[in-house]
Parts: sequence; C-alpha cells; structure tokens
Amino acid sequence: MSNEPVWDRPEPPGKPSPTPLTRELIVNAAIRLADGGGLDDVSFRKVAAALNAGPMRLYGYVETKDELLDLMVDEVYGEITPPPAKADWRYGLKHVAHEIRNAAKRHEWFIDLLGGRPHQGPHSLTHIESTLATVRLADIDQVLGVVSAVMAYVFGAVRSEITELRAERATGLTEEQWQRASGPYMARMLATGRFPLLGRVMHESTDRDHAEVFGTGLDYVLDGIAVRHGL
Amino acid sequence: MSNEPVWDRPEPPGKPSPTPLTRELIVNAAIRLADGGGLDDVSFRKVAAALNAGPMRLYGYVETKDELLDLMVDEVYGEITPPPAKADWRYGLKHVAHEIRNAAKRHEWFIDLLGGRPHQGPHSLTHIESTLATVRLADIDQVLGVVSAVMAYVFGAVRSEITELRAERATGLTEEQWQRASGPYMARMLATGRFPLLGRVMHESTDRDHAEVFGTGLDYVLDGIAVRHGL
DNA sequence: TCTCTTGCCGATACAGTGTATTGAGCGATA
DNA sequence: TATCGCTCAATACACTGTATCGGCAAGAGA
Repeated sequence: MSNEPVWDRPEPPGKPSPTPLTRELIVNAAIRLADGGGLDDVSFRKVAAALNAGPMRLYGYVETKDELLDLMVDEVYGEITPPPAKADWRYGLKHVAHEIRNAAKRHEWFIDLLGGRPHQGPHSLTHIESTLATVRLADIDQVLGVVSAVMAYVFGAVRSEITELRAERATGLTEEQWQRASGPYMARMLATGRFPLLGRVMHESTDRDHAEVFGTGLDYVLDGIAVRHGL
Repeated sequence: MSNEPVWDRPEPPGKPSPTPLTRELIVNAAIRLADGGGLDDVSFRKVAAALNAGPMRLYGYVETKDELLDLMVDEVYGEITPPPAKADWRYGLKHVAHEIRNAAKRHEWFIDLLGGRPHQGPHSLTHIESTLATVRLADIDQVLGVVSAVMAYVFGAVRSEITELRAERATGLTEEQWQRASGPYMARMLATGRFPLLGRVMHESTDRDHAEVFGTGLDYVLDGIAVRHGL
C-alpha cells in the first residue's frame, strides 16, 4: 500500500558504512543497469551488487521497488530541458515533445514506465508546469486538454517507435533477417489476400526517417489545436 | 528466442484427458483472471489451477508466457467491431478509437500490453487492415502516417485514462481520500509557489466526462489530418 | 490378448524475483 | 564500562517462468 509519496522523505543522515551510499547513488546505479540491459536488469540484488552492498541495504533508502522505478523516471524528467519561458506555444510544445523522444532514445526503459503510474516527483512536476505554461489560454481546462492531447500522442508515438526498434533488434537488425523470422508467417497471411493494404504497406512503403514521421504526426495534433482554438 | 510466430501452429489433436483443454480455453481463463485481478493474476500456475490442471500442462498449448499474453491481446482485438466498410474516413477512425477505448474499459490490462510488443495475431491484422481501409488516400505512406498518428494518440490517451482510474481506485475512490493520501505532499509542493498552473488545474478544473475529453483530443488529431490533407 | 512403444501429464527442480524477519556487530550515550 | 539503539547482512518465504524426468495410459503390432 503506502500511497504516501516519498519525494521529500529525508535520507538517513551520516553513513560511515563500507560505501557511503545515497538514494541518488542507488537511482543512478539502477539507471545505468537499465540503460545497459533493460528493466529486467533492475533488481534489488543486481543494483545492490553494483554498489557492493547487500540487497537489504537498499531498503534503508528506498521503500519498495516501485518507488525506485518512480525515482528513476523522475531523474530522467530532470534531464529534460524546459522550453524557453516565452516561447510560442507551438514551438514550446514541439520542444517538449522532441525532448521526451530524445530522453526515451537515451533510456529506452523510460517509455515503458511513463504511462504506467502517476508521476509526482519534483522534476516531473516542474516539467508539467513548464509545459502547461507554454499554452497561454485563459481557460485552464482548455490548457489541460491541449497538453494532455499532445502528451498522449507523444507517449503513444514514442512507445510504438521504441517497440519497433526493439523488435528489429531482436530479430537481428536487418529487414532481411526479419523476412526469415516473421516472414514465413506474414507471407502466409498476406497470401490469403485478406490484407491488401497491409501488403502495400510492407512492400511499397518507403522507410522514412523516424524523427520526421514523429514530427508529422505531431503536426497533425498541433494543427488541430490551432484550428480549434484559432491560434 | 523463437521469433517464429505461432498464430497458426496446430494444436495437439484429441485430448481425452481429465479436462479436454484448448488453447482457447486457456486464453479465456487467463483473460477472466486478468479482468478480475489484473495482469499479476495471470501466472501459469493460476491459469492452470483455474482449469484444474498442472502448470506444465499449458506448455503443450502455449510455448511461453509472452505468447499467452499475445494471444490474450489478439482475443480482445477480436472483440473490436470494424468500422462500416464504406464509412467516411473521419467517422471510421472515430469509431475505431472509441472501440479501442471501450475494449480497454472492459479489460484494463489490455492497454498495458498494447504498445509493448508487435501485434501480429489474425484479429490484430484484420483490425489494422480495416483501419487502414478507412483512410482513402492514394499515397500508402500517407495512409500509414495518418493511422499511426491516430493510434498513437489513442494508445497514449487511453493509457493515461486507465492509469488515472487505477490511481483513484488505489487511494480509495474519492477526491477526499486522495487529499489525505497524496494530499499532504502535493499541498507542500503547491505551497512552494513553484507550480501555479498545476495549482489552478487541481483547484479550478472541473472534472469533465472522460469520454468527452478523449473525444476532444481525438478531434484535434482528426482536424489536423483534415487540414493537412485538405479533406 | 499380450506386449511394446509412444506421447502426454504431473512432480520435482532450478534460478530468479521482492521483501519480512532475525541476528550480529558497532557507535553513541548513560 | 555497560547498555541501548541502530544498521547492515544473512537467512527465509512465497512466488515467478520454465527444464527435466519419471510414470502412466492409450494405441499399434504380433
């Protein structure tokens, strides 16, 4: 249970222990592990081992694994630079969107954690605040609606991009190899003739730059906002 | 590893065993469990127990747990009714969007599985095909771009909605109770004065109907598509 | 009808997980 | 110096996905 947030719970003060250890040290170690081998490599035992400590030692600094994951997410939010204070709403939101995408490129696990639970860490909060500030509409409900819509698109788009990237990596990088792995099955399916458009997508589609695709989709959302609110 | 998809791998033929057991039975049992207690309740042991079988028995029908999850996702895709064949593109995409949202309302775990791995099941494929078919643009790249953008928004929006719903449920339904749980911490944060807009959101914001909020965001995306492609 | 073989099912086993509990050692205080 | 309290590590527990193995039961061949 323990829904009481912990972002400002104090750490134990001085630790003349084997290695001094901080919550920050723990989070950084966890992030390094996750960057290297994915979220599966983030276990209390492995994180502790990376810090020359026993697993149970961590519980002095972090109450539960979910809390550790929250801390990791907030840390990444801290890496995200806010849009220039007086930026145009459109430029500002674009900035935020690409900033999140870049963060997810650096830390692929980030996107897996993003939608899953509420983010109330200090970095998350300042991030939301600065994003809301970009949209200068009078009605706060409209501001929230606009930001939520953009974020929804960003989360969804980044997630699917990372997923695709992982899938490519898993089957071995090249389209060639994919043909050999999922190919036979997909070939059979396409041969049924029930999926003509999917067939066209797979055969005719030119693989465009991912960032560009992301930007185009984002422009749909921003255009829609512009027309609806006359901006 | 085993990237070879399994959607049409044949089942073992006759089973006059204690209970006959089918892949479909297994998937349905898993879905029932997940509907009841979330994805955490989907373990081979629990699913097998629900079918009066030993855990290892399932491996005759399902190669791995990930495969079981894929099958569950595809089953839910099967519940989604496609848009009317000759529907207007806008109406068609709206239909698909709400259909997915409704499915996620029935099966909250669905959205957790959605972005995470590629969906190549038969129901998933026909779903994608019929969605692509609603967008009648000549350039297949544009068709894909439009559908991807809409789906990205839908996934992101539904995910955050379900997440919020779960959070409410966890802290005990009422705003009142939330105030007592996360309240003190958030109150402290807001009291710093560093998050004026967030404060306004929490205090002034009227809690609108979720479906309506979802629809408004969706309209942003659709409007943007309309203006970009002159539809 | 009896035997052999084949294939499936369940029990057991293993490595891993998050975390509760317990015991030992050490630093600070009385 | 003796005691208290705190911290860290070891152990333990329940649980996960899955590999392996042993037995049983049904079908095939003589």
